[in-house]
Amino acid sequence: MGPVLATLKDISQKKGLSVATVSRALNGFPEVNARTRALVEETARQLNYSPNRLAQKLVSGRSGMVGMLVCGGTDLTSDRSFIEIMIGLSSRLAERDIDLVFQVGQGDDPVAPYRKLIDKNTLDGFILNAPRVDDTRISFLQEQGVPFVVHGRDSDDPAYAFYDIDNPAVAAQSVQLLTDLGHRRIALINGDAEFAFAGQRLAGFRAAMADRRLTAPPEFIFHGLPSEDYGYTSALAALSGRLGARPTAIVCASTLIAAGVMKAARDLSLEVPGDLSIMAHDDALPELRAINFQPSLTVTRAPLRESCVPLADKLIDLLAGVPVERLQTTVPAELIIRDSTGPAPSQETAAWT
Amino acid sequence: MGPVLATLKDISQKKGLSVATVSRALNGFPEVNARTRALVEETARQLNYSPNRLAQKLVSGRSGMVGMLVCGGTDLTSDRSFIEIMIGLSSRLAERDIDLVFQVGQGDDPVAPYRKLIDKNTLDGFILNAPRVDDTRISFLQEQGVPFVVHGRDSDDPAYAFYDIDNPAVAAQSVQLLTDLGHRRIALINGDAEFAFAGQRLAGFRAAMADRRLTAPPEFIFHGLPSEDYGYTSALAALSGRLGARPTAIVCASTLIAAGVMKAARDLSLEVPGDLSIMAHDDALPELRAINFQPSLTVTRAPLRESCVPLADKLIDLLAGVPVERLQTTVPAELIIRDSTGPAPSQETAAWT
DNA sequence: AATTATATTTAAAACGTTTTGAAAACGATT
DNA sequence: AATCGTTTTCAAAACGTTTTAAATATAATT
Repeated sequence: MGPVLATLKDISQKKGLSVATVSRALNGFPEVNARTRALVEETARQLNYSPNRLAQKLVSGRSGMVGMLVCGGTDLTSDRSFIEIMIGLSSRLAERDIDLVFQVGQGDDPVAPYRKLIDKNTLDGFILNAPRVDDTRISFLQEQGVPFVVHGRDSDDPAYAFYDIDNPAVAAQSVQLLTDLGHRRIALINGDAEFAFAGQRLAGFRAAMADRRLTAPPEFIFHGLPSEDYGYTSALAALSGRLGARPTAIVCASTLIAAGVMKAARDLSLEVPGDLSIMAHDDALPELRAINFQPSLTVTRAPLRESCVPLADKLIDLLAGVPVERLQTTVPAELIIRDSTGPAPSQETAAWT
Repeated sequence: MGPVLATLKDISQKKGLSVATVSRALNGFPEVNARTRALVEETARQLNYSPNRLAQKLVSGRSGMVGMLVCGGTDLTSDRSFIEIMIGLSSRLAERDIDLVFQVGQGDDPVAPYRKLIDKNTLDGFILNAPRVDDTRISFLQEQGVPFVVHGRDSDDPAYAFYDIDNPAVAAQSVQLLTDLGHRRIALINGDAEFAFAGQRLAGFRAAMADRRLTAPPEFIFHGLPSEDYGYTSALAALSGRLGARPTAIVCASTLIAAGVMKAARDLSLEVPGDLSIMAHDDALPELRAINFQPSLTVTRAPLRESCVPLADKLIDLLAGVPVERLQTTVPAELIIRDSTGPAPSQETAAWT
């Protein structure tokens, strides 16, 4: 099966050298004569030599492969952010000549697939996505001593490599903008409470509100998996008046949620931003662009795609021995004010108690 | 790094056996004593032994890994069918203990990433998706002698393993239904002409039309990447009257396209199915369900997800040496008649010339 | 010309498995 | 007790690489 591949031995025999020197020449060791190196490199090119990664790993302990697993529980087909990350990561890893093993998790134990893959001894490390609160995968990998990098983080000051946006600040930015516009009753349609980022956003939201001596009652804090439908029904509930005085502004965890909220406002004949200001956090997924909303959507923006290169690079650095402390990055989001936010309606200035 | 893994040697030393017998015992060779086998299996379990796949491949030529590459050109984030297949495949392959290496193609040469991966000598085979007309990847893999399986096919009777729906029949079914309802002018909003399936659908469409002494002029055959927008603009053009007498029925390559067509019909105040019948082929992606259309959408249905298990199994069988001829499957689509198709308007019975 | 230092190259071991060919062990048969 | 046919086990080679330790070649110094 497959084409016949050249080996070090082939090169060494052809040129009457030992495999050792050939290996050294190709791996850039300093002690090999410039002329022999040139010779070796030339024949390697001729024979279309490419090192056998498996043989390399067997002796070096490195395979040049990393894994990314996702839990099968959630509806992946509609979770674009996961795909966005997959694509970005895969591209960057390919650029750096690392292969990505992808697996959707089987069964209910989130750790089991990791264990299985680790036992096969075939991967150098893992990339974790969408960490849960006290994520068991993370603690497992830590105790196994397997290198990994997380997109996001499950605690404030974790002991692992990560790339994350500053979620509390994201929420605080939103609160600041809206309170500056005079809003006092701000509802939050958050992500699912299972995910760590949602807790971080909520904490930032609460703190920023408290700074201004404001609160949002629990009825106006929603948690759920991001979908247009979830945004729609949550907004409908918040704006119905059933739960108390209705909010004059709504902060959404994603643009998809905001789309649902806008639909609800339309169905309730509320003007945006006249009667209701709407804003969202924007991952900048290509298919639902905040700027195309009617009215265009005010957002805190942090493109998911941009996180992929640094994330991949972090893992590579980690494998190269860079200490974890140097591989922890938190980035801010950009506040982009568009047309979906405006001054609070003048007659609606009473805060929630 | 990483946990300490037990090796064959560990087991053999612990029980005073040779690695050879331990290997044989675990691999179910017949010539090993039942008692030693039990002993070996027991200690393997104790030590949490798992064979090192790399070492295995090095000697056996099998790695237990397969690759799936996709071209980076198209907008993957919005191409749900690709994700659907990824998920289904990954699940099935994981069940059968095969790892999936995923890569999004770099650059403009579709073959280069395959070549690179083949040279690394790390994969047992490939899964190809969305074959193009005369797909260069296919001919490359064939001449390299690398095992692969295709979801779809690029010619009628190919010399490789594939799983495909009967595209000509799909188109013919649609034509049959619509002509039975009295339609004479049927437009086709097809997939992009670059893809093999689009050609197959078109051929089936033309043949079925010809059987009934009908044709659709080229202006009423559209080709494009499936999106709601593409469906909308194509339908608008077809229904404007600019291109000639407008169709009384439209066949769409996907439900997403049909969504755009329905929107166009609405904007033109055409009743569905009173003035216009609409049908589509339905891959049964979870997020855009034909039954939820207003009116519910008549479709030829062949769930993409269902293709994944047989596709994965075909590759595994292929690697196990099953001959290609036994690994070629064409399945029909199910015709589901709902509310978006009805009798042709009585005054619109003239065919196109 | 002998010694020493330095620059190159090499043979061999190692990684963890599978597999080949030979050697034990064991009854059963002479 | 020697022979034979099975059954079971073993030592060693192989896969393609990296790396250690030792050997050789070359240049520099006496």
